[in-house]
Amino acid sequence: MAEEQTKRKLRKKNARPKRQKASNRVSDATVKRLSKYYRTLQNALSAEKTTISSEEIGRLNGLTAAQVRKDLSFFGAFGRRGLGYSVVDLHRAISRILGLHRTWNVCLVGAGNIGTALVHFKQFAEQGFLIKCVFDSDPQKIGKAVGSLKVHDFSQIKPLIEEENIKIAVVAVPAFVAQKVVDQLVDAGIRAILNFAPISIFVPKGVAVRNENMAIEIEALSYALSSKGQKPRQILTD
Amino acid sequence: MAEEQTKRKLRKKNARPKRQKASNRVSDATVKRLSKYYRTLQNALSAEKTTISSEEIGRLNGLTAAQVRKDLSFFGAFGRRGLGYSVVDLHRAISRILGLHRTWNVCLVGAGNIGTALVHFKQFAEQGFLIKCVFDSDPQKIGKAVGSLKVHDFSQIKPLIEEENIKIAVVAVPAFVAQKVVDQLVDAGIRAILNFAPISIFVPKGVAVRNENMAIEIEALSYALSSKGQKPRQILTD
DNA sequence: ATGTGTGAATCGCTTCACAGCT
DNA sequence: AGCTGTGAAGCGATTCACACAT
Repeated sequence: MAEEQTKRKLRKKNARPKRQKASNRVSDATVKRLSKYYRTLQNALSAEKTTISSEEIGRLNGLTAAQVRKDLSFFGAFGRRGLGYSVVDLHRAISRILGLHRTWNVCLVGAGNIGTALVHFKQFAEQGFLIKCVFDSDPQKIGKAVGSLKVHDFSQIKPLIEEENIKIAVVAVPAFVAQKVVDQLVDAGIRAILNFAPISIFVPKGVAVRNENMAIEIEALSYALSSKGQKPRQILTD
Repeated sequence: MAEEQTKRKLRKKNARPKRQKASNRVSDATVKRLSKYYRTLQNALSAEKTTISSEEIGRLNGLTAAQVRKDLSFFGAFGRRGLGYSVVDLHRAISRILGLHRTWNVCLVGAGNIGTALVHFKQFAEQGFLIKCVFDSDPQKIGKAVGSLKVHDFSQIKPLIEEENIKIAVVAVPAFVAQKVVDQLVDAGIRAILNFAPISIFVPKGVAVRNENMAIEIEALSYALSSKGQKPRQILTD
């Protein structure tokens, strides 16, 4: 789930008893890999493969076979020893796990540069994520069309997402309004947010957040190039 | 003494996947957080704050103060005990660490829907990542303009990136050609790749890759909504 | 009194290795 | 034989807790 959940960090002075953290939840990393396996299986289906091994799934994704088997084992036993996995069955199983066996209505907040691109982003629709409405608060944009959708006033969010039964929102607004927008989304009934604003957003427990921060990723590349052959931990203080 | 050391490993597994002897490398997670701290400090600068504590940096990013201090400690001692960090100094220090004190020329491969949006994506330019040329292999796109840039034939990649001294490429092409494109980019001298194609790509050691996979992120939201209140690890086996 | 810097303890993810099924 | 499913080991990342600096 989200890395930006609201976190209550209590000062635990004398933690004598070992606190049972109840960490039987599946890790975030596992869920992301499941998405990769899912895509691998889609490709295997297209290639009319009937059977696939954990080794092959791993190789195609740069992972070990053990990792693949362990990930799947959190949800059940889908393979057959000595044979591998049925492509069709595993594909269906993962689609159920990820909730991709159905469609999800989605709304987009922010009809700017990124938002507009996302309306035309085919992969969302292909996996069943259907952008049903677009919101903005700029009067110049409200009423205009983005793709085949009309831009609505953000203040109309509540009735419109109720009407379309929307639980997932894509947020592509400037950083300085992101938290305010998110608060209103949660208040309107949104339960999951894909955040493109380059800032940490906070949501109540029970709401999921994923961040898509392109600036961070390219900065990691800059770091990789800058630190080539250097040892970290050198003194840079001036 | 124990005799077990002479035991032979008959099981010599062919461990093909990444054998990265991690050692004293700074973790990826640390680098990504550094980017967040950097943005936090930019905001603090705008707000004309002079000093900031690890507690505040952490709170603004949903992290513990200890995490912030530990991350920074990999690179040096930037703070002053009892006082916190100088906003200006820490900002400059992190920009040096991440390589953001300079500009980077970047090329974009794939003038489709996403690629076009990225040309107009302000955050890249603001952090010094300048898209200098755009490539595609579709004859219908070559020669046309994307923003203020002309789309070049991908086969011209080598001379053009040499001329502009480009080491970073943004790849926004369909999955089925992504690996081929990446191979040619590496061959042409690219050392860092931001990959938007929804597939794992493989590069030689010494080349950095970051993946930006929006479908994976939204699928994680679908999972979060689907698995609400359910226990994973339910018994499906007999 | 305040808040950093950092070993030590802890947590949790990944990999190993093998039992067990086909 | 071939390959999965899974406890246990291994190990990297996070958190704790406190000495130390201002």
